[in-house]
Amino acid sequence: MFVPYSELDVDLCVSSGQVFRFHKTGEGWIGIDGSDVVTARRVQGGWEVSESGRELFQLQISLCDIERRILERSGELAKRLGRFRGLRVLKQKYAHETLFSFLCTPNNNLNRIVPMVRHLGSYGNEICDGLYEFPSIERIAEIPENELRKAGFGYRARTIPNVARQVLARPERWLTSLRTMPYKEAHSSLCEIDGIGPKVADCVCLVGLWHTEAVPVDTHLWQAACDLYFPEWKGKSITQNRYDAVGNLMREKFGELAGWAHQYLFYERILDYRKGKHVYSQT
DNA sequence: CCCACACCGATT
DNA sequence: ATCGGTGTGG
Repeated sequence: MFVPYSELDVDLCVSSGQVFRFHKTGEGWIGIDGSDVVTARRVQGGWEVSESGRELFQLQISLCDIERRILERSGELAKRLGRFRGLRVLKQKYAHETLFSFLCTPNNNLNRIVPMVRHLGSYGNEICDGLYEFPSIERIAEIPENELRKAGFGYRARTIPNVARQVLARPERWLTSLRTMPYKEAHSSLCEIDGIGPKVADCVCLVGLWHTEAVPVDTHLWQAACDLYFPEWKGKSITQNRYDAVGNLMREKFGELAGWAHQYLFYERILDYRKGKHVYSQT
């Protein structure tokens, strides 16, 4: 299906830290959602996206409409909406892929996260050349710690299979059942698992459980929030209370679109961060 | 309730 | 020393 640039920027979507297993091709991107191959290629005026990408990119939702609703609630994001037009919240089919992907992210950077998530993916069925369906929770639970350590997972080599075992100890379909309960309940249920903190839980809520009001507060969003809303907290650390305050304020301002709104603030910081590092390394 | 620290490992 | 957190301890 054809989607105009004003509605979709695949480059932004797949490099915004929501998914980690998309590969650049000559004309666009290829990746997996659930058991489906998703492709996107640049065409005149926009993107040609495979039918399988409709759900991942939420193409049935009008981005124009989302932008309008965000601006109606609060105008301060206007310039970011323009700067990052086409950025969308993604909606992954396998909640466990979202969960175990984001368990690779704490205290980490994209240069390590991407190979780590790809490594996890390689335990799944190969769908087509070099593209793997994400492995089952059962499969992840039985990966030996030293195997992941050898692959550079560090201490996450222990926590990842450990989280898998804790999920398996819960009722069948526990993780996906969190999709149909209120955001707050889903979030606190996730946090009960040893190894899942509030930040990872919010990432899973947003991308894997489709709770659009989830606001993951990492150091980048934290800084953006301090600049915009909590100047008195600049330079301070993120405590449990401040974490909640940021998310709650975003939800107060943007309602069920808080997760979408957060994405623009987050991406802006990430860009500045990457740019800063680049400039620094050139000097 | 807030802060300090360890944890892996790549980069500064 | 710093980092796209989390768990533990004071």
